[in-house]
Amino acid sequence: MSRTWNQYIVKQENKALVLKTIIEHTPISRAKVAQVTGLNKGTVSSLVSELIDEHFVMESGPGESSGGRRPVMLLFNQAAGYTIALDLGVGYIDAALTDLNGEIMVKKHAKMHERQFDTVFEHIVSTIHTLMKEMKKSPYGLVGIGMGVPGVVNHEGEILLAPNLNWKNIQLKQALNDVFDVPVIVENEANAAAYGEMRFGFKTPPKHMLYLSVGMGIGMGMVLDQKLYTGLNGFAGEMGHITIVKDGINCRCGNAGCFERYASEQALLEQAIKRGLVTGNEEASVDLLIQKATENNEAVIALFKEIGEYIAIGITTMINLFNPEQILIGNQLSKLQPWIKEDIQAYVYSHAIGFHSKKVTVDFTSPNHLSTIKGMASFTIENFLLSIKQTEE
Amino acid sequence: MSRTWNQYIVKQENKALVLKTIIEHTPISRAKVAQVTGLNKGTVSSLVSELIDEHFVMESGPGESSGGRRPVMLLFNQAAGYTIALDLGVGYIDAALTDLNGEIMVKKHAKMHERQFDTVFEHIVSTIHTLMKEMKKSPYGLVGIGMGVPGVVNHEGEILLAPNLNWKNIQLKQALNDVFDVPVIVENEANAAAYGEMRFGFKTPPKHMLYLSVGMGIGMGMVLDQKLYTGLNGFAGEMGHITIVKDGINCRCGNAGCFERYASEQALLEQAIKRGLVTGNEEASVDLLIQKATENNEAVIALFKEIGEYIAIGITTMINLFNPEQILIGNQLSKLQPWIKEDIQAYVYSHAIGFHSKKVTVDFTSPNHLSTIKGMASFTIENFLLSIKQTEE
DNA sequence: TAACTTTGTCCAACATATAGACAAACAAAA
DNA sequence: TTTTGTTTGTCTATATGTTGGACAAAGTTA
Repeated sequence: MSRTWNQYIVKQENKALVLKTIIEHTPISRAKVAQVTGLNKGTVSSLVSELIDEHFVMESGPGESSGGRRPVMLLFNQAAGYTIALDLGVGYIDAALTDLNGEIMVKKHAKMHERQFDTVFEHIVSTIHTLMKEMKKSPYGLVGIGMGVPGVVNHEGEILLAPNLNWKNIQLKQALNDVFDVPVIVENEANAAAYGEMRFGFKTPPKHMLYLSVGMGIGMGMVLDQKLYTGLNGFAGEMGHITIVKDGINCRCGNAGCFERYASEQALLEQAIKRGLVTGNEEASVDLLIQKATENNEAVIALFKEIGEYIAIGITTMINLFNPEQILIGNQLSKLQPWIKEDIQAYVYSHAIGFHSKKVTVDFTSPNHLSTIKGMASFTIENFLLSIKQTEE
Repeated sequence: MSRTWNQYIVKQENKALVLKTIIEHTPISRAKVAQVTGLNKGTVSSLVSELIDEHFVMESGPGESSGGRRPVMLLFNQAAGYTIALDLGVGYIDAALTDLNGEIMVKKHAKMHERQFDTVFEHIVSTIHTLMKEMKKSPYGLVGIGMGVPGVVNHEGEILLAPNLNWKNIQLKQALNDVFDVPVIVENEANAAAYGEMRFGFKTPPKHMLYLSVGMGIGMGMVLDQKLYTGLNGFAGEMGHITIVKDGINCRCGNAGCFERYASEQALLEQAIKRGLVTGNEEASVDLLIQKATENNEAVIALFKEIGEYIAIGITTMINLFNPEQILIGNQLSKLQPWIKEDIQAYVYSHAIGFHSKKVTVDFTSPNHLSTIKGMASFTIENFLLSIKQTEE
């Protein structure tokens, strides 16, 4: 049975439209909402009063008059509920309690070198419990938990493979749902970051955006038409394993010449060691190399530029395939920005097909942007608002 | 002003749903439509009677009884209007008159070695006029013209670059609109073929499908969520110019190591000549080489397999990036299928990330499938039905 | 102070989907 | 044949929700 259209649906859609308008323009008057949406004033009034009853909207005293009766300003009640979003990284766990606007209320950061799933899971659960205690009384309470992970996640929230954690076939969503009775969303870290940046990183969100996560491995999050694209099973964006050098270096994936064998954090560190840029008693790390580069270590800077060129090749491929509006480079290697940004932009400019006619921007975003956290919060919030709409039908 | 929802919209949407159901299930009774859509029988009755008034639907005598009153069968009136779809190839022009179901009524094929735009355009116009004369009297007449071209087309129907025709910045849509007073759609050939195959090539259309057009150049049509994806400006799918061999053969695009320098018809012919597989008085062509391969010419077969391996690398990239349900290889080099299909499938199977968990099928489609024509017809028909809906609002 | 503006509510009019009754047309069992 | 039950499609009453306009309240401006 397909979706039919009747009065109930019309009402739910209009109500969602009104709420969306209030969220985007908060604070705003009923009259303005009617003007912006094109709905009749009366319709807006009645829908708003329902939204107030449901605690999604609040009235906040009178606003400025524009030559007539002063408007009653409406606010989105971002405190009507909370989400908990987590970013499970390699070596750390970030977590945050957010309101319904995705604004971070409380933040937690923990180093985590243990990789055994049971141990990590225990830590996750206790972190969530801690954050839950920080919630103030609210009409809807915790509306969802979102979790970004560095691995391949299917549409059922199962982690099929997380090479850098050494995890395989972990039913993470199921495990969390066994403990917490709220909707749980598990998504790939790059996908979440892509969405988070699209939603919160721009004045006007780009139509098509690609986020290249260059960490230990390389992943790509694709936001096409402002919606996350994940492919048939959820595995889209395996950018790290496209071939850019035929018959190149072998990759553990079974392929050879994979992008991430040349452009990732791992590739960077391997090369640094191989070239003797790290002395015996130093531990190879991005930060260490950056320090050396800052001290004008020519060899390190040259290595950065080499890695940068490979990244540029990947970016060019992305542009040629997707004709996006925006490309964002994130995760660890975005820290190399000062040494590679100009070169990458120059390379892309001269190598992408018909670049001049395209209006693509290539930028960097820093790891402390919390893109993944924000993206996961967005997913849970949108999922919650959608579920409200549907249960009312 | 955003889109609001009211009774008019509800009615138009439901009417569209009823029409879609009739098109997909033709012949079908009103009762069945109600059952399939979930709409009330009365609602279906009144909408159907409007559709009949508008000549989109016809009644065709009584159907088989299933133990009660015999149903009145409804047919989609595919003869309510016509479209003309063209496939502008390198060296030929295909054209067809189709009904509103996209079924081809009249077909024209013409060799065309002249590349001067004015000459080609004249030929196009006269072909369209010829086909228009074949139309029978119908309520809506010609509802649109669709044209697939081997080049980069923007959203305004302008051909920015068609290297194999040596065209640049041609306002094709505008030129056609100056002559014909119907909606004109111009689209890249691979995009059209992708859509055409998705719509007509499967029992159940795949959710995400990629069509790799391997001709003189290489283009990719992307149908994601059963909708054509063309990127910000319409330039998405420039698969021919992604780098698969770093510092490889130079390409006229300014890049080096481009996919189409290794896997296209052009690459094939160049190599054949270079290796002396074509004698002085023969003209190098795909068909000639196929003939030699059929005669068990080992060197030619080896060349085919080499080209096949490069194609496989490209396909693997596509799978890793998009996690599609279906991949289709089309255009000239699909003729190499007998020599390369198995190798490609084996390569993809062993090189694509987590292949086993993915349900992707890699197939070939022959050039005489008229995929491009059918895709362009689909575009014009859908555009027409949409415009009807909107003008009624 | 009077006249005009803006805001938000209320109410009648209208459009359209739904449920259910009903008649027509048929098949199968008695 | 007759009867019974089923399926189809139409019709009517009802419910719902939007629209447009009237109107009061609360401002501003001349």
